[in-house]
Amino acid sequence: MELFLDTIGAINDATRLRLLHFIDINGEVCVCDIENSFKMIQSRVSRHLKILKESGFLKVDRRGRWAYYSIRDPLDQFRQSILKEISYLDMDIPTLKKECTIRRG
Amino acid sequence: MELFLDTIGAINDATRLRLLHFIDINGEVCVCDIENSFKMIQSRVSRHLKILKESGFLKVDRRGRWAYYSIRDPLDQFRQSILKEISYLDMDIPTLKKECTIRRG
DNA sequence: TTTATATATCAAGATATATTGATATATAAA
DNA sequence: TTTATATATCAATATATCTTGATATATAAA
Repeated sequence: MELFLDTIGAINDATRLRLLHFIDINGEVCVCDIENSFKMIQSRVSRHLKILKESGFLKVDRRGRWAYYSIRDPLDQFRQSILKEISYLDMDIPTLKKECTIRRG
Repeated sequence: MELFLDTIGAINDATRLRLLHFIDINGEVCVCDIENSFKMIQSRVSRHLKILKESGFLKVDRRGRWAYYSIRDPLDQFRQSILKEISYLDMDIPTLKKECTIRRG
């Protein structure tokens, strides 16, 4: 029940729907990529990613000073069906901008 | 996007999850059945049912002085998958009590 | 080491949602 | 008609969530 409400609560927010779909489309991205692409302040991005992670949609991989977020894999049927439903929505999703100060491979 | 958030918002509440599952199990019930079964005040029940109706989960059939709520049929795949997921949850669901003042068939 | 970058978290204010009690409306029984 | 029942809705309060700006921590470059 609590985990279910965490899962539902995580997608009950327009910002997080956009972030989730953005990551679904682009694969692994770091927090500063999202900051730049969405033009959102860092604390806001970080908080939303945390909620998406703790509700089972995302995983993090910390490499160097960056935290790379991507869709958790494997993903259970229910969350998959949610991602599919989100993909049908008419949302304004920015293109990925890789403008973090120092270039990476 | 708005309809999706309405749908998600509707199930982002423990009370509505219980009501929805209760109706899923028992079929058509009226507001006073729910009041009696859940021991909740009428305005609260009525408000939650409205939210579940407007988000596409329930339909109402008004007969006489009663409003009978039931799962909307046909129900799309996504809402069906949500109902299925809710059915797996460990929730405290009361038994249906038909104690409205005047008996019906 | 010092400094800058990347990220996380906290506290405060703003916004949204839930609960209650009161009131309105409609139907049916007396 | 009058009265009671069933339901819906409103206004006030309580509670939860979001956003921002400030601060903390960790890594890496200078």
